[in-house]
Amino acid sequence: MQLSPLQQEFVLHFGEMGSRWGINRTVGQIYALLFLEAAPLNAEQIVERLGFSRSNVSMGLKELQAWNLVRLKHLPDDRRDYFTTPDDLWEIVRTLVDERKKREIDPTLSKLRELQMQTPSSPAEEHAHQRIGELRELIELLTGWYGDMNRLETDRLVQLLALGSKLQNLLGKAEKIVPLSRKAPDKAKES
Amino acid sequence: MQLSPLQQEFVLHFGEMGSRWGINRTVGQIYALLFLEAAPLNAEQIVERLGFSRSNVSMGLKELQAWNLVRLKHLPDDRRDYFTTPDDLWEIVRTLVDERKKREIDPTLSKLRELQMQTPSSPAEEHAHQRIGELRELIELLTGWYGDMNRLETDRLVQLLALGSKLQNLLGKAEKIVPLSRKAPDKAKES
DNA sequence: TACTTATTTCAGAAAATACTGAAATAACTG
DNA sequence: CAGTTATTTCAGTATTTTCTGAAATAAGTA
Repeated sequence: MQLSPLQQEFVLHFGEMGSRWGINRTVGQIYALLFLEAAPLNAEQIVERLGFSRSNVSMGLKELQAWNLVRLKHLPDDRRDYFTTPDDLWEIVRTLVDERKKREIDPTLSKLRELQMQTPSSPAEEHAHQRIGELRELIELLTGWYGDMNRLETDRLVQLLALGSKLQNLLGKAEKIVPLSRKAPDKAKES
Repeated sequence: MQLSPLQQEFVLHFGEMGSRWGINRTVGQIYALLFLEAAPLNAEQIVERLGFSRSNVSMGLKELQAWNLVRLKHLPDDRRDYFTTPDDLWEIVRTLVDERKKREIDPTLSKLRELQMQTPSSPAEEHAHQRIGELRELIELLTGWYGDMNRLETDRLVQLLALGSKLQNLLGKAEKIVPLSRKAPDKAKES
């Protein structure tokens, strides 16, 4: 591996981290490398820098393309494929989350809904049914919220995230103008 | 595997899903099983239901304990360990996120900060340095926000999530009372 | 067309991970 | 203490995943 120490450490770290997720080390390292490079790289250059076999790099790039995480570029008078990561980090984050949602959350949600169609036929099944319903609701809440956030422009999103806990206070104030809840405005246990 | 069809499908699905994350199939299935059961189970019961070897179940439970995802219970006059998942799903979600953060995000953040200490010594390193900084900032923003959210009581959190896109409008209104940004002292009128 | 270059596919090798049974440990009981 | 039961450890085996080199495909060029 012929990289500057900075690059090398970064690449190794993300290879390692990647493998804790479903992503394999090779793919993680390739992505980390592309992420740091100013200019697009072709497969051969990745081979040189990371020391994997050509075919391994080819498969890794294919995987990254399937995840929609790299952009394919072409240079004039050069028919090799060059790869980069998007300049905008938020675009990367959005893609990552979108793809994981598509691959993991959505199928799970379908499965849960499907399972909930079955009518429970014993106390044990009754409880399981109940539990599955709770899980489905929670996931629906989260994905619904994510959909809303995803629709925001990045600037707005960042603004909102930066607000963080201050939101609480703000909401309290806003509530005086536009009530948040339709349920009885109880003064129960709130301070 | 001797489970009702409902349980079985659920357990298999989560075994499958688990293995897309770093979690192995066995562990995923054990957790799914415990999640559905009304009462705590001991290791032997898990063996009966899932058909893994006793030692495999032992290791799986150990893993789940390390992730802080199961609760250990004891029945009177029975010295076997019984396991459950928390009744409150939000507790599970919080634990999952906390643990992943601790294992993946926090070390990454340290690494990025450490790498940023190095002074870049070439144009390529300069660019890499820059890129690492951007990534660090983004992660800091997200973890900061997460910390804020995590501090909220579940009721409040759910309320906030359910608001979703409505937040936008609300913020517009709130901004008139408490300016969100210091940079843009626009014509917001103080009430 | 034949030749060159870029990329992909894929069967098998290598490496990593998961799983098991047997033995060890631990924690109680009489 | 010896005996019983619950749990863990661990070396070896089985399974899965990753990686490679060689061959196939694809896409140009002369």
